[in-house]
Amino acid sequence: MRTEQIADILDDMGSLLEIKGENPFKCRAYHNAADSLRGVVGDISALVADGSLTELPGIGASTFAKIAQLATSGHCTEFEALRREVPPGLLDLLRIPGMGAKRIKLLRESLGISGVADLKKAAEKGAIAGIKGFGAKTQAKILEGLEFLDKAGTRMLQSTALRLAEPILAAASEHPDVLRASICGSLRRRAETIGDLDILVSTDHPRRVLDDLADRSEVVSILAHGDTKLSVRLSEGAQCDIRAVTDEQFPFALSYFTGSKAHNIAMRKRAIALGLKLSEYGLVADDGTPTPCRDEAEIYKALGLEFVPPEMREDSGEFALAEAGKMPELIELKDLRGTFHCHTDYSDGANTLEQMAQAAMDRGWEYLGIADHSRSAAYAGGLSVEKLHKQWDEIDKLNASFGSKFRLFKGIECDILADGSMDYPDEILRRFDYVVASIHSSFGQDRAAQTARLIRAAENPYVTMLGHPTGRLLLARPGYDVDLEAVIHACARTGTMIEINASPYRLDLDTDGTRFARHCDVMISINPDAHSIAGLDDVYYGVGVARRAGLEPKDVLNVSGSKDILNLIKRKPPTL
DNA sequence: GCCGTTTTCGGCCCGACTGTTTTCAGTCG
Repeated sequence: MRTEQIADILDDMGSLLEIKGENPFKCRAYHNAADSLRGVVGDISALVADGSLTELPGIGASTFAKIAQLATSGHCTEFEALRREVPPGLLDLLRIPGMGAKRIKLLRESLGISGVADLKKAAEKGAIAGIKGFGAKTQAKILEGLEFLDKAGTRMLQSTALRLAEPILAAASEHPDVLRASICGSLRRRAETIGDLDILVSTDHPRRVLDDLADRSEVVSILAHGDTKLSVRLSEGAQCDIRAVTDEQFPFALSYFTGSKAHNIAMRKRAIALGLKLSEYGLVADDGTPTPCRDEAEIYKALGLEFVPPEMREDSGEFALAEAGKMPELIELKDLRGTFHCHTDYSDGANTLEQMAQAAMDRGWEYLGIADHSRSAAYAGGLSVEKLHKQWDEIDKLNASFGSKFRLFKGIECDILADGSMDYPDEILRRFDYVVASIHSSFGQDRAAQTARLIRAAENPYVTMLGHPTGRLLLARPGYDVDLEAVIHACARTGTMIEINASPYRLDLDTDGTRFARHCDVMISINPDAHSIAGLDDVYYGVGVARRAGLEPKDVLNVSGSKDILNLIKRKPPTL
């Protein structure tokens, strides 16, 4: 069983125990163990085999036994017993805003509710309002929450979150009473998908600011409105939490509301170990003496740490680095000098070669790699050999006109066919400056076949890099079943690079895959998969993934300038 | 259930907001 599945089961066990009414700290321990497990890069079977998994924080002998059973046999005796005891359908109720374990327990005991369908019936009948501790408002909220879950789903793409948050942030920043304003939460950490939006402001007049923001036209409904916290629903179902603090508190609140939760807990524990208390309002010694900090960096400094960039705040190894003064100098958007996976109107892109080149120059780039679809991708206007020649001629002409200031590279997004062979013969492939190899068909092959298929592609001497290596579409489609680590090992062995496909719909490689690729010394290319001029800017999201994975400029292909880049993309060593 | 630089027992992050109470429990982040 895969690590992620095991972590999910541990989370479910913790939640089922909560609903059962177990000691909350015992329940918490299951969630802690799940979080800890998710921090492991790659396969855990070796860590299970030699027992070293118990060295992870939060995993003791008892949890280890359960993980070991799950990892080796795929089932867990205690989990199965627990599911017989507590209806697993109750777990779905946790996703309803305002519903926690205690209320679910009460609903089960008083009305025999065992899942979403029961709850809906009871709420519609008006039976919820009669239970002690519940009332008419809670019942209405439950119905509203059920409806929301039904139509909205729970998470949104980072690009959606930015689009929704930016006008609110702008309004907050421009408000005359606001001193500082920032996005916080998972959007600031640049997580792959976003649950809700968090915005923090500092002001001496919190009520006035929150009242004004609550009145904005983007706000569809108000969920909570206090003196320092406003929680609203925006269009498209997104929830936005806005908090107001004083300017002295701002850095502490910024740190706190950026999270992650695991990172915050580790920060607080660290403060406690130093005889300090860290909260969203300040850093205070036991005798009440505050340690003022003007920004987040000063908070980290006060705790004996190097500044941790928001993207790395997941309690997945950043504290060891920050403590040792070895935080990576993370790659930044401005480090990119060009990019490699871009479509034009030769296949399914919206813009011409010349327009794309001009757009790249407008962004200060020195080169742009064109990679239209190959001939098998008929649905996307894949290029026949004849059309390839036409495109190459046009690129030659454009390059001649650019002189030394800019260069278009002749590439292709070449389909990896079902058997792992390429969509053009070698005599065509060799004529490209570089080749991005991607899967666009036969998604249903089993794990072994899909893995072998990608490895064969990596072994092709003309394949420069793999494109969107898992094929996933965020919130829409899981990737195909593939042993990504085996593929990354094959890339390391053959000198094949891998792209972070930076489209906000893909982010593929993901953070864990990128971290593993770096661990294996596989060069990463941050590619927008742009189908238009605007799509070029999606490299922003790819840089986010790279930063979350701890990548420095030296780990990324397209930080190299036009002088070196051709050698890098053509240098693939002969395969073994 | 996990954990230990005063601990192998007794803690485990903590404050805001809501709805239901009549002083507070539950949820959330």
